[in-house]
Amino acid sequence: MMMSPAHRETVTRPDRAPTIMWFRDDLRLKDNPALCDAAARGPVVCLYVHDPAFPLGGAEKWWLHGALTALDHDLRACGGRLWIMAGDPWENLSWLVGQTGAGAVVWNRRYGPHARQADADIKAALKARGIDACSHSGNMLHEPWQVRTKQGTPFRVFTPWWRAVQAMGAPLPPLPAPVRPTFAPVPAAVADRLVAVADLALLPVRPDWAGGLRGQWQPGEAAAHARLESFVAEQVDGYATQRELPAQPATSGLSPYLRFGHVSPRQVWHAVEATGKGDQDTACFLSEVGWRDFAQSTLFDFPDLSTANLRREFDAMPWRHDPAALRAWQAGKTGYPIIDAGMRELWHTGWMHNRVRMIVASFLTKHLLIDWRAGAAWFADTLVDADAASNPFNWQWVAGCGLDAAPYFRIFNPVSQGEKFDPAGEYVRTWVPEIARLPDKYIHAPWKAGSVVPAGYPSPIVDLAGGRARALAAWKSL
DNA sequence: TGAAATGTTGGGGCG
DNA sequence: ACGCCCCAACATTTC
Repeated sequence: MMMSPAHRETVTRPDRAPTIMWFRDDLRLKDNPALCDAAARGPVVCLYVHDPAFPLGGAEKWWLHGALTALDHDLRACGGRLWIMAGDPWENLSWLVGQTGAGAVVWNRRYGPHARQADADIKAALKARGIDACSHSGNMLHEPWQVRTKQGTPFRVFTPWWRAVQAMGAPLPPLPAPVRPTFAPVPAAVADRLVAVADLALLPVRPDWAGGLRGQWQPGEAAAHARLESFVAEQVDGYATQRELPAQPATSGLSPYLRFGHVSPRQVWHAVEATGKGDQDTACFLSEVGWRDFAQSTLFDFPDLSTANLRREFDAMPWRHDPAALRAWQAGKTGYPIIDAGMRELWHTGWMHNRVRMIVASFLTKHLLIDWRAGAAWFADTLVDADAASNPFNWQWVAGCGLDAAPYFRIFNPVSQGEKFDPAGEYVRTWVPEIARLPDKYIHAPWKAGSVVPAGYPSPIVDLAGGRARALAAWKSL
């Protein structure tokens, strides 16, 4: 008796050529268009390639260890596993295609110049070998080329770009995780070449500085959704006003989960919309998600975002070479409490409140007149949410050399910013305990307290008025 | 998604 | 009663 086509499809599935799902910055099972594509084609190989051409910061490495562990765990829960390899992606992929007889490789797109070039080369090389290669949209609300001005050019200013995005209506609804996917077996020759997460040596040893990160973060898709759901249920009310206060747990904390793709921006968008609130708080939060997409789009359209001033007149900025000042900033020993609190929060937890990021970035690029790229490099090494687009984009925004940037002369005064956004000194006292006993009136300006200032807390490394005047003079010279 | 300098106004103390 | 000064409070301009 002949089997029906549908029945034959079902029983022959495991014999079909597998599809390689190449995970990169999309370490999730839900709302993963490439993974859904792979699962719909037949047996799946879930692959991660640790690629030395994309060096990670220390905090990112720590996160990635947990992220890969979680993804492998989630895959094993549905009968699969994560195949981890190290080295050049094309070398590994081409070898793996040969070993598994894979008929296709699929992935979700990246938007940085190096990543796009690598992906385009691999796609061409696969197709030249008769292997199907398919890229998907999984990491943005809309692809960069879908949001254009009437002239078809990239937007250069956030607000009209965001209006255009909103006029497009809802982004695609999130996909569920693949239902009962089949997984390709691991050939013996491949098993010998796969590595364990631990073999990637992502965790710090001697010293193990990651205690603060472990205390604060749980990488992985499950933790991402737990955080998203509790934020939407309990914290989004009041977000518009409370988010500016670093002592309040008012922000979403989703940035590293978005960075590694444990959750997609489209999932975030729909989770917020599903509340039906549509008020100022949800609009404010969604616009922050919008800034993330705008940074990705800017990187797509201006590929040298991370290395070159988008406003080229800043090429003549007389940045100072001052390693001692840079080290003091990095270590949180500038003598300005709000700066030092932020830099220590960063070092300890791999994260810093956004308001404080702006203040410390303004201080570095203006009062210290140090190149924003030095600040971006430090953030890239220490942030768990370090993002190839958002990090340089935000530095250029603060430094004034971005497209839609804050004007250079907008110089944050770390004392008045501290008094405005941490009025009771709660944030400073958490991260700069040696001055915790100072009264509120001196908590943001300890040098005014005279002999009461605890020994060991540094005097200000730069005079605010003098640093400000120097920055303005440098900017006027452009 | 500033800060500081400068300008203006108006109430109150005081000769 | 009046003018004058002082200065806080607010507004505008400049960087």
